[in-house]
Amino acid sequence: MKRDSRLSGVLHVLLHMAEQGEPMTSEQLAKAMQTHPVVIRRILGGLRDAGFVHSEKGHGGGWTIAKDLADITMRDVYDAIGRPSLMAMGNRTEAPGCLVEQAVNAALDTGFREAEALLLARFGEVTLAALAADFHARMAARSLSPTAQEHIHG
Amino acid sequence: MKRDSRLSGVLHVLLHMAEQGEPMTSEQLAKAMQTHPVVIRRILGGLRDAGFVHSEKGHGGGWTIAKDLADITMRDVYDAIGRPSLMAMGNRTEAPGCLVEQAVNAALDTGFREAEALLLARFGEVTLAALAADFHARMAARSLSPTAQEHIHG
DNA sequence: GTTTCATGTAACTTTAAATAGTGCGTGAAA
DNA sequence: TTTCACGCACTATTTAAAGTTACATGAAAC
Repeated sequence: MKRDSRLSGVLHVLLHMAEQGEPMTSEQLAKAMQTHPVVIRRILGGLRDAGFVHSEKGHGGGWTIAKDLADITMRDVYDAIGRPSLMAMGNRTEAPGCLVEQAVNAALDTGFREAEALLLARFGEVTLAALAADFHARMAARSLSPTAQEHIHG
Repeated sequence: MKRDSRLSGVLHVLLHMAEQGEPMTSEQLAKAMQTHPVVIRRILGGLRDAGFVHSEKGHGGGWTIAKDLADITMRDVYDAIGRPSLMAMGNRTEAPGCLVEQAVNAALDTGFREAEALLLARFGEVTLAALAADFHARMAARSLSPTAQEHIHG
């Protein structure tokens, strides 16, 4: 399957915005993420509607964080991008008439629901502030290391 | 993403084989699952290599279960088909140089690993015998119901 | 006010992975 | 020796994500 990387991508973008402090354009963010500006606008669209980011048109415009990083969890972000399916596997047929398949689906669904619930709970425990703190810790570790590199993207 | 239904499919096939008692050809199984015989051979190939089913060529040939249903778990079946990825979401980039992305990936991976572990543990708890029992319970329930239908596949 | 910059959005195209299908080879039973 | 059924390599189709193009809207600069 082709794995969905929108959540990973949007978290990445949000942290870069937070680091910057001032408005960043879709083009700047796209360059940082090695993707297309329209892709950025698309994935940030849901975040804007949810009130997590703000966008401004025209000169000096761009994207800014609209909330404190400590008040945004990965779960919030996941919800804002439309709750894409988390499980790579599904049932062959939904609502099958075959009783064998119903039994199989029931067993699989039970496991999938539990795993999803666990994952969402974990997402709810991690704020963007925590991610930013982790990033800063990595920065500090890298600058201390003898093989420290100057660039942030590579 | 296109969700993988091989596990669902192979479990379905195995239970039908178990119900039948005698060898079933790929064509019969394909008809029951509304798919192509080659697809059946493909998904059963791993199960044969793992020793869970046996295949016989020529007249009277076909597929049979090679172990007691109580000795095969959904986890076994999952392993036998090659442990396809369970999570629909992944990281934008593996081994990124960007420290922001490293922080994001680390947080996401932690959640994914926990969810996968839970799911696999649940799979390990469910035997094919349990699935067959569930199927028989559904059969009984249907035959008692006023809107009982004769067909098994629909 | 008009030019420039930047987002908003609706298409369309490309790409990756699952699934479906074809053809031919092999081996066993009738 | 014919028929049946699996084994396997290869190709085709399908689906959803990701990338791209095109154009409209609105705000700041001049």
